[in-house]
Amino acid sequence: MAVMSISRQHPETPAADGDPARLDGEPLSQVATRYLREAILEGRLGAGVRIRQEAVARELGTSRIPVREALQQLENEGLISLSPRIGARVARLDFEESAELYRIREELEPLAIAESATRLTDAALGQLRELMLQIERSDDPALWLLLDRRFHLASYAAAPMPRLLKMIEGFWNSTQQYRRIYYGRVAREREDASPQELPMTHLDHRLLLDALERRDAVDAGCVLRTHIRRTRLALARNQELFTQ
Amino acid sequence: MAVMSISRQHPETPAADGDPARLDGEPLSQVATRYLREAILEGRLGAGVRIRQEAVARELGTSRIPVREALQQLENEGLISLSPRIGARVARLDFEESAELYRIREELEPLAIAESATRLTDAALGQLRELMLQIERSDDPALWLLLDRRFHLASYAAAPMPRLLKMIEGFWNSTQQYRRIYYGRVAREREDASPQELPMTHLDHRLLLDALERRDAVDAGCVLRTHIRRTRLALARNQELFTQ
DNA sequence: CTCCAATTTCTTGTATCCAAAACCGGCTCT
DNA sequence: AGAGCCGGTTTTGGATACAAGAAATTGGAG
Repeated sequence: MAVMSISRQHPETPAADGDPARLDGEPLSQVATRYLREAILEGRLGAGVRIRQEAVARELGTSRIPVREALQQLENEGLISLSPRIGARVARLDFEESAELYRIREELEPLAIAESATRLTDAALGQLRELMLQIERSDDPALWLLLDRRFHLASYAAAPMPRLLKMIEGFWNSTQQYRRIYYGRVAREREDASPQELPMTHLDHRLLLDALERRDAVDAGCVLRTHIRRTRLALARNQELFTQ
Repeated sequence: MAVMSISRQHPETPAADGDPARLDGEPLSQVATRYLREAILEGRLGAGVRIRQEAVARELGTSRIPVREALQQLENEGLISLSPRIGARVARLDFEESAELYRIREELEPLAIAESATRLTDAALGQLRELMLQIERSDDPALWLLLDRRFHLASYAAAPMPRLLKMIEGFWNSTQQYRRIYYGRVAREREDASPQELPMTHLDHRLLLDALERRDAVDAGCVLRTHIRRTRLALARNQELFTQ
């Protein structure tokens, strides 16, 4: 209790912390949201971990109010699960929920890429190609994860459907932790056991980029749908990822 | 300012208000969320209307804190738009945003009904048929709106995809105000001008129910996709709904 | 009369404080 | 010995208080 007094931090606290980038007059709740979201996406907060309001507030040097709003925001994004009077935990997807997300993505991402395909600038296509090559070269699973995400999201970015793009980003965020685990394992096994998983993905990327460079919306949609479905089925073959 | 002291309500306030159903230990923020959501869906709060935290708090006899959480929740649902330091307004969709929602629905609702079609019980089918007949008989646009919504959501309900169903309900909520305006006008014009709009919808419903009774997932999906697309195109022909 | 600006008012964002529910430990009773 | 109960502790939900930013209004100048 006496410790409480330590937490008394005044608003102007410019305290040397590199935590979040707090720009101009941005509400602290948004700072807290970004802070927690990044912690979850980077895996610093693993699935199921409890998040205490006061602990986060202390880390950020704020009161619990902005933290509470951040938690609610993240619950809406599907990154944490929040039970009244119990508390917040990093969301843990079971296999069915995960499969459902992939099934939804299978419908929405082809739409996004189809709408994007005809609108991508040559510059954007160049960046996509560059990203694809980097992905093929990368062998660090964390880097791979980051680049793959960037590649796909960039391929949708020209679609004039902001709400759709937000939803898709949310899906990627929700499943990020599992992709991390999965590709971490794939990378570990690559030398000996399953050498076809990643190359298959690389092939899909090439087909996708080819369709995009031809501005072929239909083809891009089909390739992407297959790509996502393949991933979903791979997930089904690795259900033990969820049983932990 | 002196008035402020009046608003001083203690937590136990059993004040006689029928506002929201506040059950057991439910957080007030959820009560506030339901309260505002209903107000918006029923049209008591029209598009663009500003929502003041303190006003809502006073109506509910709470502080602003639960109201703020409700506002954030409703923003995630797309029912209000919330700008930092400015305030909250009931969301106003322009034509493009609305078309985007319909385009997304065109992908997701066929999925939902396909997954639902093979799982609907005979009892559920009976209720659907009853709903359909009520819809055809109803001439009050408000009732029509309610029943149509119930019919479609009920047709998806058997799909084992809770997240998808929540998203779909959110889309219906987001566009509810515009449907209200649109069908209100259609009803007014029915006697003289455009007598084909509603019967077309009734026909779609019959085709849909037929497919469902045959448990034909593919057919149901196709019919539904066409139904939604038709609605989207009707929307495009009535863009002036948004220019107000 | 209109337009700009300074002040006033209002509203939001956040800190602090309080009550009550959930958790945790030991204790008792069977 | 194990299960249930009871008190202290922790943690959340909510209220109130206050500071800072936006909006509104009034006063003045052109």
